[in-house]
Amino acid sequence: MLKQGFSRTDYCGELTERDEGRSVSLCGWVQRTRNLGGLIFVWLRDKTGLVQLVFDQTVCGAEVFAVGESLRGEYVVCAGGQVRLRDQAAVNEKLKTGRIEIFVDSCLLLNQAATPPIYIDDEHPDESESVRLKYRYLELRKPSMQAMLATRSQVMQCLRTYMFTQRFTEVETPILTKSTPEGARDYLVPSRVHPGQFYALPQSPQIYKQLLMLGGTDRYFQLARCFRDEDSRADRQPEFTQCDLEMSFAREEDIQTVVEGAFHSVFHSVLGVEVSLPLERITWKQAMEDYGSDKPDRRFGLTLKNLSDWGKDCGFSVFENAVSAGGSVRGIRVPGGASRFSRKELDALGEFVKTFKAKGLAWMTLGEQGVKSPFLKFLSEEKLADLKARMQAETGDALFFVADKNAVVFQALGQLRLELAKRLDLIDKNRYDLFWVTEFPLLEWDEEEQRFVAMHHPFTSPMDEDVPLMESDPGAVRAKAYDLVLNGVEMGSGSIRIHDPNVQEKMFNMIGFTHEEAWKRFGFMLEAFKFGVPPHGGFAFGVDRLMMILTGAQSLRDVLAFPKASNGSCLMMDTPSAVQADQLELLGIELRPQEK
RNA sequence: GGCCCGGUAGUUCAGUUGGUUAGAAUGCCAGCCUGUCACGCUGGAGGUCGAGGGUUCGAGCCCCUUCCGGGUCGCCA
Repeated sequence: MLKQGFSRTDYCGELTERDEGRSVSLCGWVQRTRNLGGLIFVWLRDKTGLVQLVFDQTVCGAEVFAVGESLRGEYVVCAGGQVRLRDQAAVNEKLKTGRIEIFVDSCLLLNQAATPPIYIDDEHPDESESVRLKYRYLELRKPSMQAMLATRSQVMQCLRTYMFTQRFTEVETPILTKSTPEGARDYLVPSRVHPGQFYALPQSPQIYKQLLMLGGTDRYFQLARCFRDEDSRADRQPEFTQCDLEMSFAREEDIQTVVEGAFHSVFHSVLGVEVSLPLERITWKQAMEDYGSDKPDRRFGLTLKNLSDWGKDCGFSVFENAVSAGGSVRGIRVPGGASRFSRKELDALGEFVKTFKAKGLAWMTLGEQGVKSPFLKFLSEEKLADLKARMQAETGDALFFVADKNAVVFQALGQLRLELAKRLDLIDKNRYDLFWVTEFPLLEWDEEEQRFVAMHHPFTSPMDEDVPLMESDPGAVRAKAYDLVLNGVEMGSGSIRIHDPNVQEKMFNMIGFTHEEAWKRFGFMLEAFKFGVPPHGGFAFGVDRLMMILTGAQSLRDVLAFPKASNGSCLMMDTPSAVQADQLELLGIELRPQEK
């Protein structure tokens, strides 16, 4: 019944009127059949698209016609026949190959198929995630998925070509590596040869690439798989791909220039969009002041205004107390927003900011009938006028305020800004806003551990002029660190690394490592750094997040061939999974009995 | 670890105040049909209402527990 032996001359979606009269042989899956009794139409699909096969008994004979009658959705066939132009009335403009069709004269049934659990097309709405992930291999047959894979491949190709022209050497660094004490949780891999000891999967090739600079590689890059055992999000998967690079004898601007070029190249070849270079640079401080975020979405306004000067004696104790405690009062003005928000929506926005630790959201509407606000009664006429002036507020506007510690104010208003833009549909989806955020703080204070931690990583160099502050005011030290932001998404980050052993020692001290601890954990690196380190720095950006923006995807799952579910499991292979007892035995691992 | 949303036919969904035999579309199967292209017409099959327990004369619907999927806060140097 199933026949062996087939050949292919063409792909389905690539046939055109110019192929008229040719005898072709096509391989693919049956998309749909329309059996009219004595005449059967079959859409055949491969990765290039669809073409219509015609089974006409007077052309193909009874035997082939019988094969045509037996075809069902997703059957695998190799069909031979002649390309013919369709009659004018029979042209299907919706189909790329709709001006032609194949009059079948042979048809090999290569395989049958069970009825698929999902629709293999882009017309039906997407099935639920659980079905899609379980039958991912079927979903990949959808044209949109094949287009995604093709785009992804094109991006990788484009990056490789560009990096090669910039004299970078692609080096593969180990996947079995060493657990790092700070940062994300590692995936651990037990060693059979060393029972009780573990490798870790890399969170990034950071240390290797710095050692490559020591190794004289000068310019390294890698399309590197990275792993982090943390809870996932729509834009975070446990494993992901970074374009990772490092350069010797390079200053910040040298690295930024290379990275900008890479983005220019990808946008040019994938989207046909010309990114204008050099990219704009804003400081971290400015980003926080204006947008409350170190990865601001600048495609819309609603910038933050610092009202601390006004708030310190405004009459409203909530604001006054926040300022006197060292925090701030900041506000967002929504032009014309007075009539846009019902009381219910204002309450909902209040709940929204509370998820970001703000104690509440103070609002004010400047309607035609006058000013409304829960805290209006505390303000003098003079203070109200001053507030309006500082907010540049006009009749019809809505104003929102948060007063708290700076970190809370920035996060709450930064997130509120995004939420407001979403609700008011302010984001221009056709715009690509790509820019640098520079001069990140070197350290940030960890409330839980009551110590400074490296904001980027402990090898990040402080800015030369701030080195003296390392002892006097660590929190104020700026780093030679920079992030690339695209449409409010952190695409990647990089830095100039420390290559002065004294500064490195100071850095370890500041984040609470003793000399001994530092040597225990990074001894091999400190040792290596004795042997002539070139000044160096680098960058890494997420290929998956870039893909999300290039394709307009809402989730990282939509740009990966085989994504994980939100709890890190694979619904298709059903993993992670238990292993056999003898495997554990070999590794010297004993499992704690599971509580039931 | 917390919070929110969801789970009903292969799929996408509806299901009223707790009340007869749980519906629709699509898909699937069978029959008819020589120009369809979301083919059409006729007929048919298809359900552990995620699971377990409880309340009730009676539960898809109410309560408790739990599993699964999604989002999110924490977390993500």
